[in-house]
Amino acid sequence: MNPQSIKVACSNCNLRELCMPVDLSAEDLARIDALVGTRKKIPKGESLYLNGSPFHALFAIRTGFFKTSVTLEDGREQVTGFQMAGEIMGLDGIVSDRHTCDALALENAEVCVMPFEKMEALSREVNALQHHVHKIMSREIVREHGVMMMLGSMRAEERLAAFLLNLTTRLHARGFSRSELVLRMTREEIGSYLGLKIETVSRTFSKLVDDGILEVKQKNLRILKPDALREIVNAPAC
Amino acid sequence: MNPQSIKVACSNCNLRELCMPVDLSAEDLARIDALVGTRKKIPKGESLYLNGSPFHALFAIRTGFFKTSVTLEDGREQVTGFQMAGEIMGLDGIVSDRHTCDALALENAEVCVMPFEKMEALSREVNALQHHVHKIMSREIVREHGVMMMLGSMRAEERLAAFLLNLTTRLHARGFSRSELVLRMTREEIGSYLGLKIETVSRTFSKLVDDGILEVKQKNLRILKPDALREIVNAPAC
DNA sequence: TCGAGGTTTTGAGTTACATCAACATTCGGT
DNA sequence: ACCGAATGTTGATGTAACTCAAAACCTCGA
Repeated sequence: MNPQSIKVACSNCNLRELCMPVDLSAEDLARIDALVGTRKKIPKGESLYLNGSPFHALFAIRTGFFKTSVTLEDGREQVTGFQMAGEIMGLDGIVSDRHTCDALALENAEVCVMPFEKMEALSREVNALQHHVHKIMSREIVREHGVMMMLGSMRAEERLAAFLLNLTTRLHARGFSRSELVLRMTREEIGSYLGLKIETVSRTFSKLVDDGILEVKQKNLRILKPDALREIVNAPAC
Repeated sequence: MNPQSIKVACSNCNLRELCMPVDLSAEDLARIDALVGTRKKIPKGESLYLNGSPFHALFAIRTGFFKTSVTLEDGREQVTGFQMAGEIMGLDGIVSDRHTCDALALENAEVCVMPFEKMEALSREVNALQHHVHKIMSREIVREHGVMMMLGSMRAEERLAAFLLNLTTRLHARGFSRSELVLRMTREEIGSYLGLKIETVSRTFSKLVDDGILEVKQKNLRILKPDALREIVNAPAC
């Protein structure tokens, strides 16, 4: 067993508890190691998949940061999500055997390629994996409900606050600070995700800075008053 | 075998091709009949499930019409979807074993209750069912991408046009007219779904009527120029 | 049949966000 | 290290959608 092969196994991956079921027997764990056929590196700015490209696998992010987006015929782009280490991408492709959105690396990234046929086969034998796949998809559905709430019912400041809280929560689950973060996406991409124009995003950041809630230095953010952010999210217009 | 039990079987259900895989062997079809434990009637105005209630089953709509919605602490409601015969509800509950949205019947309805444990067990044995479940969840994710696009990037008239086209497409797949439909939801519920206030929904309807695209008599709609609706959706601001 | 409550429409005025524009800053390639 | 392009900020102005208000209309139970 060479060092290379050690590194590829889920059983040795520090992200395992994020993308795989936690309650696996040693035996099942060994079988799940076989899921990840290959690893793939995606340089910053390149795509993991594009709308229309054939679906054959799900991807678990090992390192890096992605955005997914759908595009209207006239070119309007809607960012549908940002994905980070331990999260699963590609679920949109299952229904039609083609991907229906674009997935772009916002920084150099590496993903584990999990051929979906293999996943389905193994799911039939490892109940925990089967249920895990269902939960991952359900979680994505619930996440999108939250986005719909944000886009349909919240004002700009609420949307940005919700976005920042969501980011820090996910980063904290990965061992990062709860209060400091580095944005991997541009203001424009944030705006697209939040249904706002870049100027509004910029102004809303500035307002949060003025209110002493946030420190902004470029893409580096420091949250000074997380509670104030939380208040903004669930306290309405005022 | 009494008439009642004939009626309960998926194998005899005229909605089967909507909620079940199509390429089943006779044997598999028989096994899938066992999925639907019970039927449940939900009178208009009552809930199929509520946010926080325990998840134990998915529901296939036999008759009737539902809305699903999430609610913010301050009472703001966001309608996340409208569901009709042949569609599957309850996917949001899988991830946490609790439902995370409300499902309300907009008219008297009847659903097939499919205990999720049974579904998982049978999915392990019937590959077509397994893949079907995955496709249903993937389809919901993709649908929500479309809603995000609508809420984040479209103007009021585009949103309403997209909404009407989506409704008629789904109704047509169920054998209804492509041009005439009866709305099951209020203007307010449409507004919530589209991220618009009721007055804006009403005004936008009126504009489509003025433009000769639509006839509106209460909740009865007749689409006079479906192509004009399609143009509105993918032609931008103008 | 009536009337009370809910729903929808329309008008007038307001506002949150978009647009347009100018400038500042950062990034990436040579 | 430099320079052009991309990205971000801020101000002035515009507008689509919101809010408030009133009236029309429908529903349904007594």
